[in-house]
Amino acid sequence: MRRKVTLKQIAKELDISISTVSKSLRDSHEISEETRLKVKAFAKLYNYKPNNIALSLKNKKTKTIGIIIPEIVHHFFATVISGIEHVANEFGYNVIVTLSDESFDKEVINLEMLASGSTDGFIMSLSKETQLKKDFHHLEEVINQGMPVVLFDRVTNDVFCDKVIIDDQLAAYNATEFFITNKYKNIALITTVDYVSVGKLRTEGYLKALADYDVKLDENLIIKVEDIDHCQDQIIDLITNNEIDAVFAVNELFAVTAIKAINKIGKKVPDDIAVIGFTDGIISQFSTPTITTVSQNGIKMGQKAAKMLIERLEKEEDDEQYTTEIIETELIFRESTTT
Amino acid sequence: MRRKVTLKQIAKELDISISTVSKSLRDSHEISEETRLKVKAFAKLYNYKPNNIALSLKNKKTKTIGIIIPEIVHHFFATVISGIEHVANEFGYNVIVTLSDESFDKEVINLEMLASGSTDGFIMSLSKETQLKKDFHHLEEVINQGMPVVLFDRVTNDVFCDKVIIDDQLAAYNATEFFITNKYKNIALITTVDYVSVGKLRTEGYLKALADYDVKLDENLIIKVEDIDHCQDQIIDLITNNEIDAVFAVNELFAVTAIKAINKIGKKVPDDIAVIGFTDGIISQFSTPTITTVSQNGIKMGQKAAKMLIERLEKEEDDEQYTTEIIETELIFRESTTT
DNA sequence: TTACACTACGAAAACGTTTTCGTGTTGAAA
DNA sequence: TTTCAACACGAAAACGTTTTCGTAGTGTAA
Repeated sequence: MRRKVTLKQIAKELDISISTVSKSLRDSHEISEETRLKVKAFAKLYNYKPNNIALSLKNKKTKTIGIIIPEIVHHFFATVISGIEHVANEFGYNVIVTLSDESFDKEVINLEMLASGSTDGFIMSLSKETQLKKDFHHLEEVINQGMPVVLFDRVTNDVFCDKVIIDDQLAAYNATEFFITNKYKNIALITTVDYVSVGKLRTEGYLKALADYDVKLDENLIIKVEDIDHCQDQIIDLITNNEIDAVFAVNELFAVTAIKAINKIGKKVPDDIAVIGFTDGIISQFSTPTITTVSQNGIKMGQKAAKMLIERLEKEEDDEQYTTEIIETELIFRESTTT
Repeated sequence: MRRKVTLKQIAKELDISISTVSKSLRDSHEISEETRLKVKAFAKLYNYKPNNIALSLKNKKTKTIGIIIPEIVHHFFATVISGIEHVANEFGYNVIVTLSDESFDKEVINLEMLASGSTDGFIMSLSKETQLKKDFHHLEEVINQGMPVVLFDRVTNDVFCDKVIIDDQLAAYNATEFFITNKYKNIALITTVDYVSVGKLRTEGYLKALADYDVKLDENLIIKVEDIDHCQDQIIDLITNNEIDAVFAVNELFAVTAIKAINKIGKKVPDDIAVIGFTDGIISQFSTPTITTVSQNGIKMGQKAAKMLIERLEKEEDDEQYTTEIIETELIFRESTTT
């Protein structure tokens, strides 16, 4: 087993000082060509690579980005990570990924863990529990210590930092508007409980569209799902007990569940009931029928978040001007709607 | 902005030595209770946390696991990461995730990058290109340097290290056997090109089942997809030009594409043609009809891989006994087959 | 008084770098 | 011969820890 070689070992072997070795490898003009070449040849032979940890300690930079997200087995979050990783890689950064599992405590623990020197900054999406508690001391703490944070998707106005979001309200508005202008009048909404920030915003967009177009609001057509694993009964209820011709769901899962429920009661999508979902993920693309959806470009969100973070990291002066980037969404038309 | 506090600063502030501060915080009996309490109170007040980088340098352990996978926007890989992360977290480790994008070069670069001190070991699944080239020098190099590596799913016999796999051949055998024993005789196989190790093994399982049950092999019923993005035409060809009553696909995407193709030519799943896929992902669960599939428990694979790696990391003596763990699979019956 | 064992602390090395500064040697100019 | 610059290199500090070892000061037993 050939352990990693260090400057010290090279120095000893060649009977020169550590400084000379270091300078040679960094092509310092202080060193004679003869020595330089000798050192470089030796280093190459033994496959010398500087130790990242030592460099981090010296430079006070880890070239590492911490990602904290609620879960990873989720197409949207996976795409965001992918976007982050590629940009990070391009700029010579690595990413450490930790999961909060929607738990406030885990979010705090992971944040503090990584904040103790492991990363230069963070890209995060808040856990449900954090959004419910509205407790952001952990974030303020790290930001206060000078570590940049970029929030994406599930963000909060209570923390001052860079953010990357989509205009959830507008996107929902547009989807609802599409229904209304295409003569759908009984539009159901399947959304989440209000403390999930994006769910709330999408609900608002739906309501605003109804109001703007003078469509009467029927509270019975709105269901707020608490437990995603048991949304099925609620959705079947909604569809069987109401006269609806369109469904707007705030995520893919709700959309596909609605479609299956509609099929089950013998109606057809899109002929009897049209459906629009949210998040252009695997389900929307491969469901039968394929689902018209609001595309929420996770790759782009990740890329943007990474760029914002790295830019801040590499900038000398820390200005206090935080920006909120809005990634555009678009309606992707598929088989679950007709025009 | 309140920067992170160090031992040195605490020492200076309390006018004692760094050693005394360190020992106090670690409850050394060498230090008087008075001093100890004073230091601890001060440290708590200033929220002192030891710097991970400094610890890593000193201990020559980073408590970090490197993950290198072909892609992350893929349900299976996401579940594996999830499994790894949870076990890692439990044992106080963090995970750095890098993507090879199926490229040999990126795999090498990422591996070398992380091997320079950033991680204590690796959990990897080989890129397609690596499998095609059969060049594993980069792996041998890091293993030779004493860094443990655990390969999962896409592995190779040419590298000696711990591995976590499913019995791809057996799983495919069982799926094919199910078809045969249920009177399906014209069973198509949609698989990948042979250099993808798991694709090859699954093909072998299919062939073995046919042989064992004396079902005549029809080469026309086997297609090997090269480019996953353009498999559709190939699959439609297969289905229209052959009399088949069952399809075994080596992944979800092929399965759902087959189903859509079958629908397109006016046949029904499962009544006219039954379909079994591989990997129990989102598509299989939410497609219409839902897809009978070989479940490949990614969470469990990730957990097992992480446990194997950590066990090796925490063991003093490095024994050279490598093991290959086989995660059991099972057929999950859904709507795309009848019994 | 002397010897010795504790107690409570500090100095310094070590991990692997980079970088600043100092210095001995050489050669050329005065 | 003297002076000085240029060259080529080494010593040491610094990053933040932990840990080994050394040592003042105190108290106690002989």
